[in-house]
Amino acid sequence: MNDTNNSRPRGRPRRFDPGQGVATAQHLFHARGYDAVGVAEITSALGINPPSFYAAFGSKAGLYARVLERYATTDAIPLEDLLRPDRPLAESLAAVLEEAARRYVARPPAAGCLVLEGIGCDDEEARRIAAAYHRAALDRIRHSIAAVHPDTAQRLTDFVSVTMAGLSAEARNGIGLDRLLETARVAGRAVARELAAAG
Amino acid sequence: MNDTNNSRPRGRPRRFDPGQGVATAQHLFHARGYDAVGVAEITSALGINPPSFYAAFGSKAGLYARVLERYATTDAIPLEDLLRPDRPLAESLAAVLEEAARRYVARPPAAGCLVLEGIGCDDEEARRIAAAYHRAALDRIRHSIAAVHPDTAQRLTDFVSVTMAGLSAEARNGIGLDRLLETARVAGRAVARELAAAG
DNA sequence: AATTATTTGTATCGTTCACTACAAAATACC
DNA sequence: GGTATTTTGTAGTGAACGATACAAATAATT
Repeated sequence: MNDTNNSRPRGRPRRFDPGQGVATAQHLFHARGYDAVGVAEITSALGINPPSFYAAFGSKAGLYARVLERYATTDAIPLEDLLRPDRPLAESLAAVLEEAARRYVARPPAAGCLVLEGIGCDDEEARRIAAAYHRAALDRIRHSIAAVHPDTAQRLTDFVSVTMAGLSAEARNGIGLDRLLETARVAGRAVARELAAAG
Repeated sequence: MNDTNNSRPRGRPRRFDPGQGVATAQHLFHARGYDAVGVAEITSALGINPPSFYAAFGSKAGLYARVLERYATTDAIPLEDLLRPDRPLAESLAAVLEEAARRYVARPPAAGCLVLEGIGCDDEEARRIAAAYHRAALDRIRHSIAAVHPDTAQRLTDFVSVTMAGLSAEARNGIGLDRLLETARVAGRAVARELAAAG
């Protein structure tokens, strides 16, 4: 086991907190996207020099992996809480869509979903990392639907996925919470109707 | 008036067709995005050197403007044809969404909507150009809805806009025509139901 | 033939990109 | 005190970016 050791390590002590660096980088990446934020801007924001950056995070994509890890546990949509098995499915999915609308504009200028926007960036490694989180989230949604309506799980998951991707894009286009929420509710009613029609 | 003159201009003749260059650049931009395609790659694809490129198009963004102009008349969704005033609105909007699904995967690897993807790129000038086409398209859709249901025009336009943005993103994620079409139809039914509910 | 106008190819420009070589600094261990 | 270990700051790497300076080339005009 890792000894939760209070004794300091051997060499020269760090002058910055990598965890805080991940948080700062999260805001930068979320506000402007992976490609648009350079290492120079990050090191400047953290008050460190490039060697400290690479010693701590390995690479820009390595930092991005830690940023997404943090994002998944702090700002991403809490699917486990919203998709309870005892809850009516239509209600759960509507809650997911509304929560997306809220979170995508909750912390301006960090609009949209960090994962969904990361999928489309121009760096291959960053795309792979983001795509893994995307796949996991869709699997989670599809699993919840399939438990009740296995035959329409794929179709409804695709619709929810498209809606969330669209909400993220529109949030980044500056659309406000009220209009995003209206759209999420239209989509939520659509899900309910499809579920009812599927019997 | 411009004389449609057959006589050649004064200086050294061009060795390439700018119109063909716009077409080639359209495929490159559509397949990989504005940011990911460099001027060097374009000039290489056209078999020309940078000075010829800049003499013909002014700048990378200038070429992009001509690309979008071409795209709007050749590959974009023909809103004027689909949103006929004599057609039932629900049918028109469903047709727009289905047509989006089809076109967004019609010419791989040029997936998604060139305009919608351009809006999110990292170049300010290119974003502005793409956003103008986006605004025009949404105005056109909103106008058609408002003619019949002025009070729900904004809400439905937002829903259609989110759906199209999501379809474009998912098309770029590799989702195939069948699943995009299913999603488009779910969204189309949602539009019909909202229109019916609005009386 | 001389002049004017335009495009061409060659060879860059300066900037920004992610990333690193290297030695001094700062700590714990012996 | 001396050594080992780690991080630091300085100063850069090579590559890619969008965009150009410049003169030779090629045409119409005079």
